[in-house]
Amino acid sequence: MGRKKLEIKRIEKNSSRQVTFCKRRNGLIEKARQLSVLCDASVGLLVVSASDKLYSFSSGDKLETILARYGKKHADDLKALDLQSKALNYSSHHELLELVESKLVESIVDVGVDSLVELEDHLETALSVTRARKAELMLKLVESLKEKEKLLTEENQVLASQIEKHLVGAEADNMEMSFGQISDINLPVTLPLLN
Amino acid sequence: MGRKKLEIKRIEKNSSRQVTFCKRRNGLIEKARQLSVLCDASVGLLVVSASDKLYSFSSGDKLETILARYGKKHADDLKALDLQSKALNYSSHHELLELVESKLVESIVDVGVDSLVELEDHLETALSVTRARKAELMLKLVESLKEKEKLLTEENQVLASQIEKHLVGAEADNMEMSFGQISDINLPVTLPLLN
DNA sequence: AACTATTTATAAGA
DNA sequence: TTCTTATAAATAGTT
Repeated sequence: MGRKKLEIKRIEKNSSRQVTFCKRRNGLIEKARQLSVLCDASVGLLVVSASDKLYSFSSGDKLETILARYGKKHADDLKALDLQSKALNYSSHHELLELVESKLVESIVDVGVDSLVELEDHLETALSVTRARKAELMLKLVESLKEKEKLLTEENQVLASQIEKHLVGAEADNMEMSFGQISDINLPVTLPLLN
Repeated sequence: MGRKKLEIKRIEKNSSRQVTFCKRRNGLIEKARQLSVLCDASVGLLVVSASDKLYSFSSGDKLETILARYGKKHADDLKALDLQSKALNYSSHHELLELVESKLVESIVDVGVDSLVELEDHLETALSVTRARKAELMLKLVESLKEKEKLLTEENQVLASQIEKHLVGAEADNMEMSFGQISDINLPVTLPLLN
């Protein structure tokens, strides 16, 4: 909108950037207000200019209420999931991280103690979930790795034992072994593995 | 903008309200993004739908800038961690998590905005580091797993080929194979593996 | 999800 | 800044 199409990248000219900031900030706040009214939504908006001036919009106390409820609900969900449970999945993890980010933004607007206590809960949950998730992934991968190792090692032992039986049978029949591969057959049961 | 001018008041029709919410929410988030990019501003936006779904935008990288302006003592700690550095190791990760935890406790005592901004940055760093660390661990484990698989599979093939050579040699000498293990020798080169 | 007639936002200029 | 105005963008209603 405007006389020319404007590329979305930092406006270099200082005065233009300032004018555009003023116009678009007002526009953004107005749009936020409209959205909250038209669609009965809670909207919180924070804008900090390059010169550190703060502008904000909030659709009233509803935001706090709904976010608190939203946060509580998800915190409970997470507890229900139980960190020790195998049901912990990425999407819940991801949702929590987004929630925590949201709570951080909210906390700048509303610096009440209650809000901070709640925030702390979320952060602690986020950290626990993250750690648990990491540990879980590591365990699963290690388990899978060990399982595959075990199977392959078993297979190797079966193959090695077949070769041994074959050789013993041949020797019992007094066979001459002139293939020249005997030494090759004397492989260690398992090759050295990387760790 | 649209076929008709829309009064700014709650849209009564349920479906229309939902559609408008979706459209305008996307528009608002895009506008927020544009403002942050065009004018080098920090923008945080939170939208909660009437049905309690949360949507948000945050111009992440700008928080660092604000932090620097606020001249925080922990800014140096964070810079030292340096997310973009390849030197990211577990101990720094662990230290960061502890730092975040200590900041959490501190935040209850000291409820200033500065402290929260700092906390936000710490947490974001922690989350990024955690994600990066998780990805890193997964990659390493998968690589190690694949390497081990490869070695064991190669070993199996060597063993299987030894058996084959052995059998061919015996048949060439017109040997009677009465060990009763021949069928056992006809193992697949690789056993089925778990995934 | 697309489309498109309109309204709205806004870039540049004064 | 603020106003104006040409033009770009968003979107309301429709399909």
